[in-house]
Amino acid sequence: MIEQVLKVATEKCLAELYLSAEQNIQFQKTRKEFDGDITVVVFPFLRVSKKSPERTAEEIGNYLKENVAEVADFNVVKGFLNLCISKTYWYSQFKQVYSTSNYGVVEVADNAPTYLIEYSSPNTNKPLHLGHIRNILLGYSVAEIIKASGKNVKKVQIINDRGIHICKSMVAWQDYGDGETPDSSGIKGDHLVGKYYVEFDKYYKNQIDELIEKGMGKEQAEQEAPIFKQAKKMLIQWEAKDPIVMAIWEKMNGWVYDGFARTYNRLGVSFDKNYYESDTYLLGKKVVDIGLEKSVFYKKDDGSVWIDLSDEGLDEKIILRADGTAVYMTQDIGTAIKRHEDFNFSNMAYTVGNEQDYHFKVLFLILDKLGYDWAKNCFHLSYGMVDLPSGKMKSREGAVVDADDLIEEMVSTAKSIAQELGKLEGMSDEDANSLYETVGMGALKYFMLKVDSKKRMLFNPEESVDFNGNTGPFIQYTYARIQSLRRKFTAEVQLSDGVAISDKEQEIIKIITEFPDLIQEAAANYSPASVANYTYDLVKEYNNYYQSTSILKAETDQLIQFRLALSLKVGEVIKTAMQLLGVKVPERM
RNA sequence: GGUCGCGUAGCUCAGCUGGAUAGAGCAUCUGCCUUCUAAGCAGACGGUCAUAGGUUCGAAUCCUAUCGCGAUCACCA
Repeated sequence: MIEQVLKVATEKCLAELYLSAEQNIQFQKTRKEFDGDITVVVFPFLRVSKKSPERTAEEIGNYLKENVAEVADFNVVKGFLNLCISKTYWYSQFKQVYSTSNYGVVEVADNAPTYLIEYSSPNTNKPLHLGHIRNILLGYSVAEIIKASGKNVKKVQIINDRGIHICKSMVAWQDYGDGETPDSSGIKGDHLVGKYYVEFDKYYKNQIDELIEKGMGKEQAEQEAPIFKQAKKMLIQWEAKDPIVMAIWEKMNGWVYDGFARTYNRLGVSFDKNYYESDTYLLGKKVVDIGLEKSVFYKKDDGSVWIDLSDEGLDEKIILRADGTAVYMTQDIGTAIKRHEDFNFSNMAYTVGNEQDYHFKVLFLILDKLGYDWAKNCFHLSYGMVDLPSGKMKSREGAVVDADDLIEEMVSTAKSIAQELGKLEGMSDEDANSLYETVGMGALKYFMLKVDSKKRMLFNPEESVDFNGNTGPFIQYTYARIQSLRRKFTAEVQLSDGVAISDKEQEIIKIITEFPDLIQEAAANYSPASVANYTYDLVKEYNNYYQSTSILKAETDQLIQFRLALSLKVGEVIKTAMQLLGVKVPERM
């Protein structure tokens, strides 16, 4: 790339003019307000040049102009040396880019390292909600970005399918459900099970109130409520593999999985392997023995097992209860090791909310202490909570935004806006419906992904259904418009040499040229937000260009062809970028 | 209390390993549809980058302290 050429030349220049051995010379994009393409800040060189900033910049500029073919001209503003790169260079860049297919995406080689990405990981007692949507979209797009940078990616989730919470739904369904099923009620499976989870809570509260009225203390009442005791009994029966309980458990979880599958499908995401906590909750116990052997863990008098992390500035952490049962941490250790046995991954990322930052810090540390060398390649893809205008989301208080409801709302909003604008006349119902889906989902996905993942974000269900500005539909719209070029100008685009390019066109070429770097960079810091904001910049620039020029104006054939080719290439990059984010782009809107 | 994260325009957010006059969108106001799709474009208005110090040629960015918000520090998951 040009920067490498400039770097070498500048180093040579400094050596010749000032006898300096400067190595780390930084280049940056020239700001829009100034002439030029690439800027060198000369302040750091004053020490060796012993001249004014202007003089120094002038001297370096002259040297580069004379010795580097690509440098057409330069100008100096205070200590900033702005280099103008020749149009010939940009044109040749474009020709190179134009001949590349699947632009910016690296093929996955057979021996590519495996990256395991965990995301979603729901409980089976209630449907997915807004928080899951952020998780799922983040995890999925990170997987796509890493895959595009040439890694072998495997997507997994761990489903929390056991424990007291699912027993609550089961008890409520058994006692009050009257045999209701998704088929008989028409309710989506996960919502049906969620309904009985809420029912349980209702009956539970009533029973607590009754007991308190009879003079029982609150805490005791919570323990003594018959329906709660029933749930606890069911959990014990489940652990003993009681056939009746297992049958209900399997049936109700099956409903939930059907429901989740429909939501995942609509979001366009998938998994290579599911892990179930009912399989993994006993894992990790054997690790306890290994840890004790290596003296990483120690046993207290009551029989419980601990690890002391106070040397690392953390606390003591329990690994095994005195009664010999595993805790969350133990399971996670066991599951991580199991996954490494299954996939032999080089890296693993967990997409989990930032309230578990501490947990993962400890987890990775323990794995490291146990001697697993891959522990240092484990990454917690941490993300902030999604707030609603009404305040924090609390599942108990019913203020959650249900994932399916939200998706439906986005799609129906897309529909009403499209109809209001009269965009879709002459389109079949089937095509129109699929477009509403694409646009509505595009709005939702882009909205969630453009915000830096580690930040807390605000989601306003009404205002966020926005189709103007920095949004998915705006980008989709630009792509669709570019596609109409392809339809209207059917002639083959044959690029020839010597086409003059305008400054605007040059701007777009510059952005396109950066795209492969962007994928690598985004993959390195797990950031869909950078892809999203970049895409918006490109689209904005294109719209700018589009407004300032007209391909239909009579110009030389060559120029028309070049502009057409440029547009199509912009479209391709937009499409690639949106694919990384998991957003579909429509052919027309 | 310890630890971690955040604080940028009225609102929602960008701002890369320190660089030039801190940027978008929404909202408000003004123009623009015989030239590829106006889900658009151009322009105006709007800022003491939480506060106070420090580091240096130069700080929204790095360091320290303070304030505010949040998370976490469970034999819960």
